[in-house]
Amino acid sequence: MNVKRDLETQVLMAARESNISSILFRNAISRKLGLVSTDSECLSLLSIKGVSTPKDIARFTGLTTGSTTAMLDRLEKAKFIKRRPNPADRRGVLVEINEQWTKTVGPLVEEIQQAQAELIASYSDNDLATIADFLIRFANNVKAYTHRIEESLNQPHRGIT
Amino acid sequence: MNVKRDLETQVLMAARESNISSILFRNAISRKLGLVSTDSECLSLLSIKGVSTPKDIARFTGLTTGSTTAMLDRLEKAKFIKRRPNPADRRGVLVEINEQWTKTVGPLVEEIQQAQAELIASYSDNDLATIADFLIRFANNVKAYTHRIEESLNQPHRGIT
DNA sequence: ACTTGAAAATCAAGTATCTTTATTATAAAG
DNA sequence: CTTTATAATAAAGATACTTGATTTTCAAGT
Repeated sequence: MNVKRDLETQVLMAARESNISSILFRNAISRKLGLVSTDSECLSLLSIKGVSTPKDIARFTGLTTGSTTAMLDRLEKAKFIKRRPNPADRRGVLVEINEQWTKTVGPLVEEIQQAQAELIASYSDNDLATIADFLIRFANNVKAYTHRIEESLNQPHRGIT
Repeated sequence: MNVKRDLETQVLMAARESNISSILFRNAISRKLGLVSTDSECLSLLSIKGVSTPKDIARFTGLTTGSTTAMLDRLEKAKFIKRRPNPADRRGVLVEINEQWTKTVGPLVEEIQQAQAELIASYSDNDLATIADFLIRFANNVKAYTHRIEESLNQPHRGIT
């Protein structure tokens, strides 16, 4: 029973470590490219989703819509993203990654992507299924509780400044 | 062979999803407490390491030492951290979490921590060992490549502004 | 001991980012 | 066809960040 609890603690710690190391990696890339952290969060989102809207980007980065506009102006000027009208809603725009971003960030991430692919390939099918299952459940928990916190955001705490 | 590649892709995607959902969670907490994202990165680090130095905090958050000083001033004024002299080096200070932070953030995270603990407890010992192993290796890869990028930070790209 | 060069934290000035509030245009509902 | 809500933007003000200089201390070398 103690062995079991040790294992549980190890998984918790490992999940934290993994999370922290991802933050450090993102920060390193950001400094390298002269981006602020919200910039790279935005670009991460777009890299995965392909296309998004300023509204969703604002939610993801935690920015107000005002600063999201400013951020998208920056990134568009740097040719990292493109804005185009949303055919389904003339109020809105769609934001997508521009080729320039791939060319810029590619050399910085291709090695680690290769390394992670090799790491994953070294596991058995059974193990991979277990790992994927765990990660998805873990993420789903996080999403559920994020939603709760956002819902309770109407009587906000005061800022610290 | 195709099944295997599907599984590999699933793990990659799941890892990304997990990472993204953690960012969203952190941003939600930050907005709730009126913190900027570097503040909560700093507090995360301190929650895990217990005690740290402004130098290490600067590296972790990607801030300059100058803005780290300002950030620590903010957090100290809010009673979320404490500074105390470093007995081993009179130039430096040690930074640690203050009780006030635990009391403030505790209610916001205890439910999800409970949920994650239950999720983890639902796996067999074998599975837990596999998951921990994977997460640690994954994180170690990220750390290694973060280090490389930081090393190459001497001929930096130009900022985008 | 005494210099020298480096390291840790801080400070002050300037710049950039973020929030707030208001505005424009469009959508959806009554 | 008014009313209310939503999406994005703009401008002004507040906040956070960077840069460069300063202070104190450390670690070697002489």
